[in-house]
Formats: sequence, structure tokens, C-alpha cells
Amino acid sequence: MAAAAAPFAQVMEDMAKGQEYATQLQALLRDSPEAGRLVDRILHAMSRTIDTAKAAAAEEEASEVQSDVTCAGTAAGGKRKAAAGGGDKRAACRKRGQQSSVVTKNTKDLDDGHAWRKYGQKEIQNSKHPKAYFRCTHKHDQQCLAQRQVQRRDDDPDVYTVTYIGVHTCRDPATAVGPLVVHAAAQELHHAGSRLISFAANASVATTSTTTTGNTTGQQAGHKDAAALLLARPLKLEGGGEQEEVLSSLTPAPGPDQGDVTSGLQLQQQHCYGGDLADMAAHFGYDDTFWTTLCSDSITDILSSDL
DNA sequence: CTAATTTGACCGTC
DNA sequence: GACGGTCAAATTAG
Repeated sequence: MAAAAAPFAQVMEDMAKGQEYATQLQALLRDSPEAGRLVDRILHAMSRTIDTAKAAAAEEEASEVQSDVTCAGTAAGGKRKAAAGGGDKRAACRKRGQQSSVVTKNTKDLDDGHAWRKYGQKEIQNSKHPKAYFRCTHKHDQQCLAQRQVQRRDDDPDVYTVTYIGVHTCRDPATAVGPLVVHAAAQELHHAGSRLISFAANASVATTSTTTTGNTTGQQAGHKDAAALLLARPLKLEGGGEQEEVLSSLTPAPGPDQGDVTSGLQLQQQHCYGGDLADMAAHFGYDDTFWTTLCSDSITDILSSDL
């Protein structure tokens, strides 16, 4: 928190350079539509990284935000019926306000590679469609506090407004994509963005199943210098994605049918965090290797999706 | 049988 | 008191 100043400036500087280099690269790759798209996505991701880093830094300064972590566990426990008369303070945690990262995006595809569990649905005033509430499937086993709210738009039923609250701190092997090809590309990015991250050769090697979910923690050596966190899950893009409105990068795929937003997969956002890694990690209760892995995984995914 | 979803009630905030 | 967010029992799906 307090120590984030210097590293933050460095990160911003490096990210800016990365953007510049990527832009140059884009100019050189004009002949290759695919390469162009790829660079475009890199730029997009970096841009968001910067924005998020700024927001995160401002947030940290504004107040020693507690982030949702504070509420972890509080709500649990206590049967509802039984507690009805008594007083369970579960709602006390509701005061999420703007703390922790909140990202909103519009998309047609709800698949973001993460495993979400629906825990509620509400009719919203002035909205034709209900809003669905999701939390990370690993909320309990990994204390992942990420949440997502999905609401179909009134003006365009094909599009969903998805709000991500908090970041995934869970680690799901499933989504980590591999490897090699990407590694080369990652190296490129690494050069461009210099100190952004150190990409270990075996970084983000996934194992196990193939279900949803995604990301995080890893056990590779830490990279204390890496001060940028890329929390992103890559949209697994296949063929031609459609252009999404705001920030998303998107994915094709059929959305849930019917008016309600059902569960299933979701989409994702690229979301970055800037600042001092150690502080950030401590903030969320993880060691910095977590963030480092997260960064490399994210970039890996982003890069691999089109390769 | 286990896990996920549905759904109505509960609770804090505005 | 209305509204939005969350909980958890009941139900459904895998």
C-alpha cells in the first residue's frame, strides 16, 4: 500500500513503452491480419492494464480498503430460517461499495473460462430482465471472492451486461493454457514491456481437467520486481469473434437462451493490477508468486487464443 | 449421490 | 417501505 508509489511509476512507464512497441509492431505486421489482430489484443490488454493499475492505485490511496476479503466467511454459517428471528449479520458484508475491482462490460458470450456458481437472481426495477448473481465456484475451497453479476440488456437482448466484482484468487488448473508457442510470444512481450513480468519457461503449465474455471496461483519462483498484475482470463476465441461493445474482447457462442441468465460459462475481462506486488499479494493474502503467475498465465492465454 | 440451480425469505441501504 | 444483494432449503441435473 504505502510502498506502491515507486514500483507503480515504474510499471506505468514500462507499460507505456510496451504499448508503444506493440504499436510499432502492429505497423510492421500490417500484411498479416492475424498478427495484426493479435497485436491489437495485446494493446488492448495493456491499455486495460494501465487503466486498472491506475484505478487500483487510486483506490489503495483513497482508503485502506478492506476489499471483499474482509467479509470472507462472515456470511457463511447460520441457517437462514433458524437465524430469522435471531440476528445473523450476514448482510453486514454487503457494503461492498466500490471497493475492490469492479469491471463492467457488455458481451454476448457469457463464457469467460471461469467456473461460476449462481447464487441468486433478482428482478430489477426498470429492467425487463432479471439480474443473476454468481460467485466463484471456489469461494469456499479456495476462498476466492470473485463475483459476477449478469443482466440481459433491455435494448439488445442478445447482449449481457456483466459486472465483475473482485478478482479471482482461486487457482484452477483447467484454464491455464499452455505453453510453448505462447512462450515465444510472451518473450516478445517481455522484451517490449521490459520489466512487466518474467516469463518462466514452464510458467503456466496446466494440468488436469478441462472444465471451466481458471487461473491463478502458481508455484513458480517469485519475481519480486514484477509489478504488474494481469488478471485476465483470456477469452477463448475461436474463429471469428464478434466485436463487443465496450471493453470486452469476446467470444462467439450462444448465450443462454430465454430471458434469464443462466449459469454456464462466462466471459471474461482483462484486468490488471498495478502496484507493489508484495503489498498487493499481502492485500489479498497471497504471496507474490501468485500475481506473477497470474500475469504470465493471462498473457499466455491472450496470446495463445489466436495462435 | 453429489453438485448446481432455483427461488422465496431475509437483511442492510437508500 | 422499496430495492438490491445474499442466503439456504428445495429441487433438478449429471
